[in-house]
Amino acid sequence: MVATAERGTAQAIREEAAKLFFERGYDATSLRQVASAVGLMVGSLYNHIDSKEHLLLQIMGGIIDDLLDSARKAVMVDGDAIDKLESVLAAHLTFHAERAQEVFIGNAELRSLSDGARHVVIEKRHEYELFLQGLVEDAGRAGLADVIDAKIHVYSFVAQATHIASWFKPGGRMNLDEIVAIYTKLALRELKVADADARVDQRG
Amino acid sequence: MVATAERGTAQAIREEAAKLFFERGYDATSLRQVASAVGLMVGSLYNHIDSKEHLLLQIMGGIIDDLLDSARKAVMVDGDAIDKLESVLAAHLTFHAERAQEVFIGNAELRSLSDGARHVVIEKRHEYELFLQGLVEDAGRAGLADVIDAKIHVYSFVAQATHIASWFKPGGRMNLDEIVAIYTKLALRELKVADADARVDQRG
DNA sequence: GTCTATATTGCGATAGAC
DNA sequence: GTCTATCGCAATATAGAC
Repeated sequence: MVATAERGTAQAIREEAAKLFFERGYDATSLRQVASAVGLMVGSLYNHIDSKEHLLLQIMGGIIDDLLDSARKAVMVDGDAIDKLESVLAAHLTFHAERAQEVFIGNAELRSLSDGARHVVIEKRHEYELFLQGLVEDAGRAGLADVIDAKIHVYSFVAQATHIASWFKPGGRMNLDEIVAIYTKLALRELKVADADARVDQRG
Repeated sequence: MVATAERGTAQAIREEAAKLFFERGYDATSLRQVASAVGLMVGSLYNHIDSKEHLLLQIMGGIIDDLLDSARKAVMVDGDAIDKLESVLAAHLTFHAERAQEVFIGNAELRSLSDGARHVVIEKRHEYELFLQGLVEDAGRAGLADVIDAKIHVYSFVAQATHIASWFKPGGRMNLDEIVAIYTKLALRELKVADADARVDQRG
């Protein structure tokens, strides 16, 4: 695809690189392929990027911050601990589906980052997991959820959303709202929340 | 590590390659690193392997067959549809934890295979998923499970086990039996199986 | 079966003309 | 900001001596 004036060459490079990194992986993607997708020669890329790794970092960089922002916004909903958890889970699942390619890259290419950059990303992920864990513990303390192990419940939410990011494409058998509703029910069922299905159906 | 007479050079190459592919990824691992781990020079590897991709194929090749075998053996347990599902889930989770490195490689490096080999692997995964889906549907028809969507329930089981394979290491906070018990409870809870926790605790 | 040496290819990155 | 041309390097894979 050729860069248009609307999105700018640098942005076009990031988007095409994200597509290719998603499809083939970071190491298996050459900058010559990225350049070709944008409609440039290799050398011209370096007018817009510092290096290949920096390009990956740009792509991976914002996504966890965006995820945390989305969760902190979702938790501000009115209601009890389950209402808050439901709201955050819906945001969590929606985010992973809508930004599936970046999420997938963020998980698969952690190994491709140098040590410093990788630890920054891991630290942010941990912060996000602790945020979710707090919501699970709140629900347990309030007597609204039967918590087996808060960390494992969070792992479960993360695993489900990560998996969705690996297969979700718009226009499939179910639309995004249906998928979010089903997985939210699964999450509440895992916590033995009373009337889990009905709560989600009411909310949707 | 140097090859010992006990395991043979070819086997040592596969094991060391699996470790490196797991840690760094297939593309980021050079055959020089593999050779060095085994205690050989690069050229000598070719007395034992055909090519780098064939080495990957050898590593990925057997694992899905082994997984299917494990499931077909587990389903032969006596009992109702939930007993069978429980048994298969326990085998499923145990397998993913015990062979975490190969499982992780099998998922992460699908993209690194050429078209033909990749489709063989994908077809076998689909066969495995259909097997699990049948068990979920059986439990639903028997009135023992409240099935929302059989395919999504299977995706959930796959997602959880795949995630476990990315973090499980022996000697952590929980032992394998505890982890399997918790995740089996989560799975039965997702299906609203009556007395889910008690069933698992009895079984263990 | 191991080694050293090398063929060949493709990579990321740079230089300089336009 | 684009292009062509090229540098320096590391990759997979092979050849041939021991």
